[in-house]
Amino acid sequence: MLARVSSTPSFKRLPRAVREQQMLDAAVKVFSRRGFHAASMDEIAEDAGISKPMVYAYLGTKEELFIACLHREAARMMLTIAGAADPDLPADQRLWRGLRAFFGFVGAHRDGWAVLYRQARGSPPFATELAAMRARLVEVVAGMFDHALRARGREIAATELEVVAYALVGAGESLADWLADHPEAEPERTATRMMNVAWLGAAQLLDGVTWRPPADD
Amino acid sequence: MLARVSSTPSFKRLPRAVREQQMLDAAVKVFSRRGFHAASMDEIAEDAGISKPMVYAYLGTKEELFIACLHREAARMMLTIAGAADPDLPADQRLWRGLRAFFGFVGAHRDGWAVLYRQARGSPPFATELAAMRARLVEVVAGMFDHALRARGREIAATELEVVAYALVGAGESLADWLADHPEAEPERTATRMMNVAWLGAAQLLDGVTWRPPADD
Amino acid sequence: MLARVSSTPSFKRLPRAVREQQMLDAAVKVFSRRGFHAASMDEIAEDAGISKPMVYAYLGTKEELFIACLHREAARMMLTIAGAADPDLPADQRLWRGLRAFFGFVGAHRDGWAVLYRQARGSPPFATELAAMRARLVEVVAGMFDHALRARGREIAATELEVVAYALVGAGESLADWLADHPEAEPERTATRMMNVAWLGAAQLLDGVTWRPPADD
Amino acid sequence: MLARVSSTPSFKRLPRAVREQQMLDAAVKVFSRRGFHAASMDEIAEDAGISKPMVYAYLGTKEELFIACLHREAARMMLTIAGAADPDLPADQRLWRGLRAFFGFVGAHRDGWAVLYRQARGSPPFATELAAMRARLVEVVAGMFDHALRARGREIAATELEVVAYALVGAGESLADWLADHPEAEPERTATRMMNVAWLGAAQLLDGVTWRPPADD
DNA sequence: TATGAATGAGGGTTCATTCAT
DNA sequence: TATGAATGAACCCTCATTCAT
Repeated sequence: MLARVSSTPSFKRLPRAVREQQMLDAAVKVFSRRGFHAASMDEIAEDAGISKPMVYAYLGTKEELFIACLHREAARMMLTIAGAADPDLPADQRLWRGLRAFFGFVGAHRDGWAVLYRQARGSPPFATELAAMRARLVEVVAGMFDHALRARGREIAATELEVVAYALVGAGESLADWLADHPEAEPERTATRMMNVAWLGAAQLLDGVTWRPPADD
Repeated sequence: MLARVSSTPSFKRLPRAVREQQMLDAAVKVFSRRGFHAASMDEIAEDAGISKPMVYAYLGTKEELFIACLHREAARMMLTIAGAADPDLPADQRLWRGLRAFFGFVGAHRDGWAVLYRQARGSPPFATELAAMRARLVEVVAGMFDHALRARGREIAATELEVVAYALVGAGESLADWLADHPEAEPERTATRMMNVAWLGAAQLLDGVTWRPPADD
Repeated sequence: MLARVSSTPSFKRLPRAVREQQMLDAAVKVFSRRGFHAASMDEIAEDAGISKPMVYAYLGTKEELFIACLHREAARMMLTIAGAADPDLPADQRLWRGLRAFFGFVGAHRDGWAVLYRQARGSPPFATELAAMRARLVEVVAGMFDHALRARGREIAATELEVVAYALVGAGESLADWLADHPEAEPERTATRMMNVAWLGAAQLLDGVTWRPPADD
Repeated sequence: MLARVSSTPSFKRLPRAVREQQMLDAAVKVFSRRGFHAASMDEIAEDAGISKPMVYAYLGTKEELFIACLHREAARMMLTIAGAADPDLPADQRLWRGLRAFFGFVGAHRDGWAVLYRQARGSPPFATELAAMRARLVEVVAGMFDHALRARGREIAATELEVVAYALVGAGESLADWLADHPEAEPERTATRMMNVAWLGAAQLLDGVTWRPPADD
């Protein structure tokens, strides 16, 4: 009889919560490596060290699984950012801390970022999910501006504010992409660069300086 | 299930160039509506009013077809932007015209934009293609800055410049997305908003003003 | 996807016989609602308020479970019918009582009937089971006729008798189906109708009247 | 080089209509042999001498395929029966011809009958389809009765008529099942037997004879 | 007794892609 | 040029069934 020399101690039965995290880890990894459609549930399951039916049992459909990834990564990110902001600091300090936390997160979770902000953008079912998350970010940024403006006795229409915030968030995402693609780049320096783009203009806006299109054009 | 309907009375035998444009039109439409993977060659062929083998004969693989779309749309966009910039104008005027052209293009080709900048981001095979195109844009923006800096006898390290340009391009893309999603928004106003974000800060940078992280942090 | 809800506070440790009946109740319900294949052991277990392994421990395989349902329902039905017939009554009275009992049973156990006579018919493994049960019914009906015929000094070949009985049973099943689908219908009236179909012809046959195909045809 | 001695002349590309019939033939065969769920699209495709995607392309989903079978078989059957009935004949002659045609059809298409009247009964999605077809049959039978009654200056309530017809149809189906299971049985004799069950009672009903439940019961 | 955890196996469905006409 | 016919290859998903506790 062939002796079965098993080196691995035969994986035990783990409680649901643990397995779910393992699955999400694997899913984020595979989704980010292959893209949503090219990723196969087989690969995810294998990578999680579990059989496919378990994935379905715990996290549902491939689409639902992807959304679960989205949510987990987004929640983590928002938590990181929220933890860094101190409402009592002056506006630029708050922005700086927020950005540092943001880029720090992206640098530490390049996979998660890829899932979150690259894959989700394309396909209709996720675009809305992503839009919702980005909206939260936009709101935070817009809120910061509004706060700073009021502190200076100034005010800007809500839509206007939102659009500016939208642009800044976009700039941030873009740099985050850049960061995710440059493994050697330091998150903190990236944050500084972003401040140079965002704050210098913002400070002007806060002081009431605006740019207007040339009249004759 | 294939419906057994007789197709349109047939405008047969068009010259190749025309057919190819029809196909690309259809492809852009379908890709933008469904996303790359959810789009089926069947739907594209049908929408182009042509049979599937023709699509393969003229434009090749689904992937190649998508890339063909990318190229056509990118070329159109670059052409539009390039046509708007006059190298003799002052920096802010050039930026303003470029942005106006850019948002005008996006407003007029929302489908194309969606294919170009949303779908392509996710899946590895296209990400590189897209990156190349964006690099060209970044280069243009960075070039503008460099030009303006030199005119003022100043200089910034190339990487630094690139990163800032990257951020601005990101902000622009973000607003373009916003524009693509708000059919009622006016491209020109969006361009103005973008100027307020980009130029006010940029002008500072051009004047040598920089933001630095607090020392004690 | 498995919902993570805590189940009912648990009426644990019931004696086996009780549990088995609960399971059979649930099984009959689910089988009749979904059909054999569409029914899942999960749903049955949940509906019985018990975990799946218990179902397997007590009633075995899905197929065995279905057969157990068949048997229980058939036994109940035969018991009901047998309890209604009094061998000393004249033939039409016996038939009438039997039918009344039969339709009464169907009306009271529409689920069970559905399992018994609708699901089982289709799939090979159960068709034989069902055939056996129906054979018992046919035999009873044929027996009644034979008895009545002999009482009149007449006789019919066994096969002939069986076929006629078979037809009558089919008519009964058909009306039972009709009854199962019309919740407002009264079992007793259905039985009367069945008598009008069955007995009027039967009485003729008992009296030696037969129908013959036209010679020239 | 191995010569490829192919005896079959390599199946040609057949027009859609032909292939569809081949597929339906195969489907009816497999469905009747295995039952709906146990039947696999693979087996059907193979049996039809074609690849699976063609089945999907032409006839759609497994469910749709089954329904297509139902419809084809039902249409054939109704055509056969309708072709046999001559409205000018007396009632019993019409019934006789109809039944002979019916049992003849079942005898000649045992597979089709099995699909039609056995499989469909169980699962919800098909039960309705089947019910509709059976309703047409019931209507025909009821119509015949109504016609004969009016010819005798008599009348019965529509529901009453329908229920009786329902029972007769059930009896017919039951004998058809019996016939399908007894390969050696002759359809014509079965039809004669059915007449003995159906007509003798029916004739009584037509003459106004009815059975009533005993008053004291 | 009772159950959460786990899986092998298989089926339906879709799609990009290519012949043969 | 143009297309209907045809397919190989995957992939998602489900389910009956069994351990290990």
